[in-house]
Amino acid sequence: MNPVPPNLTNNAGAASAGAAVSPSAGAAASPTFSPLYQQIKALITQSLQSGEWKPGELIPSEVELANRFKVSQGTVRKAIDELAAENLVMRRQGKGTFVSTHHEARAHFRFLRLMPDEGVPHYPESKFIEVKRMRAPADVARLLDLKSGDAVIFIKRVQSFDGLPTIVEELWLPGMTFKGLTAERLVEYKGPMYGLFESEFGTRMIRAAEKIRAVCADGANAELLHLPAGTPLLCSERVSFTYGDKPVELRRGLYSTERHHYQNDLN
Amino acid sequence: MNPVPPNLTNNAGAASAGAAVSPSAGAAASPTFSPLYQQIKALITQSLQSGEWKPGELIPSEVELANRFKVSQGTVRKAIDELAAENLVMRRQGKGTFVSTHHEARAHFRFLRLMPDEGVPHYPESKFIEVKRMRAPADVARLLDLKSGDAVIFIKRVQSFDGLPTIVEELWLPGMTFKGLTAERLVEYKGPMYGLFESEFGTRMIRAAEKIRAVCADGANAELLHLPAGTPLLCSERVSFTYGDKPVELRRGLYSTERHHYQNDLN
DNA sequence: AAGTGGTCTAGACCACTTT
DNA sequence: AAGTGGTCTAGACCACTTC
Repeated sequence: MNPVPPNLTNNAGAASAGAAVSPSAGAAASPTFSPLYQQIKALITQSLQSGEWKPGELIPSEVELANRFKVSQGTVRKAIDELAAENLVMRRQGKGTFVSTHHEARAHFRFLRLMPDEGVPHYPESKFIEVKRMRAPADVARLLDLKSGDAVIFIKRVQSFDGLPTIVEELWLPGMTFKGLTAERLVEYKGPMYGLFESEFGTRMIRAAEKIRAVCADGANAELLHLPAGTPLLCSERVSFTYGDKPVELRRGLYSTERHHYQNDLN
Repeated sequence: MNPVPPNLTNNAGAASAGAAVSPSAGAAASPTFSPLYQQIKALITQSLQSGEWKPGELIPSEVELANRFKVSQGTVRKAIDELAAENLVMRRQGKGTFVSTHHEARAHFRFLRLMPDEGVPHYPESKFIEVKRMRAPADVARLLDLKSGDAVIFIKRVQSFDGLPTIVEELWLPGMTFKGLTAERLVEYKGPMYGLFESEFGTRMIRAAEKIRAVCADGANAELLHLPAGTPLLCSERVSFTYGDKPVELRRGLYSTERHHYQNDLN
């Protein structure tokens, strides 16, 4: 009955033979067929990725999006439901739907799983040991989907809880994505690095894959952590991804588990 | 218009002043108010917990459940959607909705996060070192929500991948819940222990909380893992829960990360 | 052909927030 | 009072599976 959606294909109720496929003359390859709400979800994700709606901001209401895309509110709702489940947006009754941001206490412990054995969790302080530009070694390039020798930014820092050094980690970031990132900017910035990345470089981390091993502290790292050489440490290698499953950070960390533990919930 | 649901309260559309609260004479305390689909979800969960529908079995169709509870199919659907998201049931288009089970390759790696550095993951072989009844030490009792001195079953085993011993772990199980569990039964059973628990004892693990540290292997454990004493190991403490967030297993494991790593995805 | 879950719509009322 | 997300209903058609 309604004017057919612009570039979308409906796969249910009212419409059926009406819109469907129709590989219009010379058009691009067929959209591989997917539910309407997935197509809507993809469109919304594009707007998030492009920065049309920035972290912390309000996105258009369900009714407005439904009108814009010429679908029912229920279809928009299902798309947003999934985005909320993936932590890309946050719904607040009566107010609207907001783009998620790392500038929130709530988000801080989504990627930091090291918890104090006693007391309430809080965010550590950073001390930067080294910040420099370099060419990506082969292993780093592979994990960041770069070519060996591409420019990367290297960061080494120590993080402390209550003044006790607990984490020493090294980071590699694609030079292209984080052009202009300086040691000064890192030092003066308060709060999680992901907040800085999202605000200053328009790159939001949405997912990470972590591999954990046990190692013994070598002399240099033991000194940084104020521990005897040989102390057992958690060794984490983490690759973080932004929209489109694009890897944009490699982080290798050593965690002291003298007063902390790595917490994980299996659901 | 319809006969008001039996013990449920509707919080939307058609009904409103009709059914609502009405603290009928002398009835139990008010149900604290929650959405209809959450009430349906709770009822379905009860049936799962009580064993009315057993793991692997088909549950009634959405239409049948809607008729039974006198609600719309959409409301049942939303309840089941959440149960599926929590891995309590599995939906299969055209066939129906099934109770989840640990007797599936798919479920095996939900709780076992130790992955080979190279090659495809597969399930380890178990060698049981010790199985006995004992009284719960204070720390075990606390984690399992028992009283100190309550009967527990203690299990110690070594797990090997490709013949290489990789995991040594100790388990404590509430004696009441696992009455009749014997070493013989454990040894002859092939497949994940959680499959045995679910089939023979009607206790299904649905969630677990894990804490991980790094330690150095002591003499005894090093020998069991065929490693030199002092080798760094991952040390995991895991409490598993069944329906109603009731803790029913404590597991303390040491993982060799010579050829494996603990894998975790942060979403 | 019948039954199941999956998608989509249209419309209603509710709880919450802001104006 | 108006707007937003949250809940609920009723009905339609689709894709898949089984009979």
